[in-house]
Amino acid sequence: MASIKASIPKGTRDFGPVEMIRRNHIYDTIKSVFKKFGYQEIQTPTMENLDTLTGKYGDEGDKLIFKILNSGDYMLKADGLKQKGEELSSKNLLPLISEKALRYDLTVPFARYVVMHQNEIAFPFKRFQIQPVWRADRPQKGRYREFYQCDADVVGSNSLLNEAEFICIYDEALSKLGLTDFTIKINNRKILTGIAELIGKPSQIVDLTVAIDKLDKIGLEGVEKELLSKGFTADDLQTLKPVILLAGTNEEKLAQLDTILKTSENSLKGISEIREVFDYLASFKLNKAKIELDLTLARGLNYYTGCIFEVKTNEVTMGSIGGGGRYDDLTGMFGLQNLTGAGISFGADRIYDVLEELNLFPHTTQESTKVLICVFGKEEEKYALPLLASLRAQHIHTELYPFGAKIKKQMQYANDKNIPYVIVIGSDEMQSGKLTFKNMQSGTQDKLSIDEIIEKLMIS
RNA sequence: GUAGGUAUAGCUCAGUUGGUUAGAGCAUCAGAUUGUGGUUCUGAGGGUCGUCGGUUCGAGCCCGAUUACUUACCCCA
Repeated sequence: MASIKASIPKGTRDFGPVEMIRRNHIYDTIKSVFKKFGYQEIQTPTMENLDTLTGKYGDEGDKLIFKILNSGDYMLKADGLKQKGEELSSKNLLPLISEKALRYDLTVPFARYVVMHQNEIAFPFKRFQIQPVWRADRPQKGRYREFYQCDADVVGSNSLLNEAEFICIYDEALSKLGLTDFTIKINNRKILTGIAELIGKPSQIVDLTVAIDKLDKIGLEGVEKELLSKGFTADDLQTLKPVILLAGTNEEKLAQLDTILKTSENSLKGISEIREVFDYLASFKLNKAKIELDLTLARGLNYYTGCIFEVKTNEVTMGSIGGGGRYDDLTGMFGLQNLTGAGISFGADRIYDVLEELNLFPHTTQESTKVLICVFGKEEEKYALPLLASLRAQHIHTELYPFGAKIKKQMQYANDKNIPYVIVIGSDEMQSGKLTFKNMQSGTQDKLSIDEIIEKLMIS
């Protein structure tokens, strides 16, 4: 059989033992905070029905959904399409050849889950979920085609206490991971909606948000240029300008908005929601997080309706490492009306890259195995088996190097694997009952009885 | 979808205006050391220079195409 080059699809990665220790460190930290705030874990399937996912992420998002090809001979269906006289476009063909897709995020599958299990769920339902998601994007720095999200969402509670707690969760988890300078940006879609109404273009809310979201990247001029090209007028820009150029403390910004947007009912609602979140937050003590009201924060996903969040680290150059917000009608698409939800997501892979760049992973010389038993022959191997069992019975991570390799090779294995202790058993040891016990770090070794060895390993 | 960059040993990379048999470090294996790793020393294996074509007496190097990877844009975690 001809051999093929070993490779994996671009944007995907293998994770070795060291990486897994680090990744689990991130998951475990975030998970413990989620639990502390009363969130319970669920998982959903890797694939969803394609129609569950389409239409939830905007046009751009839909393009990035990985579709799964149906089994069977789909070419026949293409022929059927042709015979019916319909155009053989990928748009027409797609529903015929694909009805499943890989999940694109965790929020939409969660909404689907809530609808399907609504009779078993006690509301408000607080769930967290840590699973990979897939996007058919072009990979680049900090962007993968397979990556993990760590989501916490609550449905069935419109209290803004949830929003305030999300900020606490971000703060606690990221501080615990060792980040010392990061900003949680907050905004409210209702303010943006209000502005769109104010200038009489409520249907162009998406164009508006996408453009002003880029302010810090392309500057005011760039934003204006983009908006003009989308059909906004110079007058519109005049209305918009004081809002997106807002400066000062969060309190000052809110006070200014009160006057600027006093004619927009929607905007005022959004402003008061943000005030309420800040009021809740006043009772909590944050660790390292900076909270910033940012009117240019928009977020691409178009199901958000209330407060929205985004988290950025100020220590390295990296896209957002988390985001979320409130969505009032995500379950409505699946037939369950009037159920509000809100949630946040941690981008675990980006957080990994940040921690690595800042050298923030705990460098505990994580030893998987504590002691390796080396034997000289078949007899010794047999002699070692009861010892192996009793070490493990004491919960000491122990390996026996199977008979057949030179001692040198066995020692090298212990060294490569960072195993701190080695027991050597040869004919001398079997005769005397005193085994050679070597400390690999110091290089010293003694002849000790089995009980003495166990005792040493237990206390070290 | 748009625009750049890169492709040489398992890995990271040198390779002079285009000139004999393409190099280094790391890794691997063997020996110095037949009961001892990590340090040290000695040696060995490992390459259709991404692929196809062109220019040339001669191409790793120049030109064209192609593929893969990568960075940025769009968008996003």
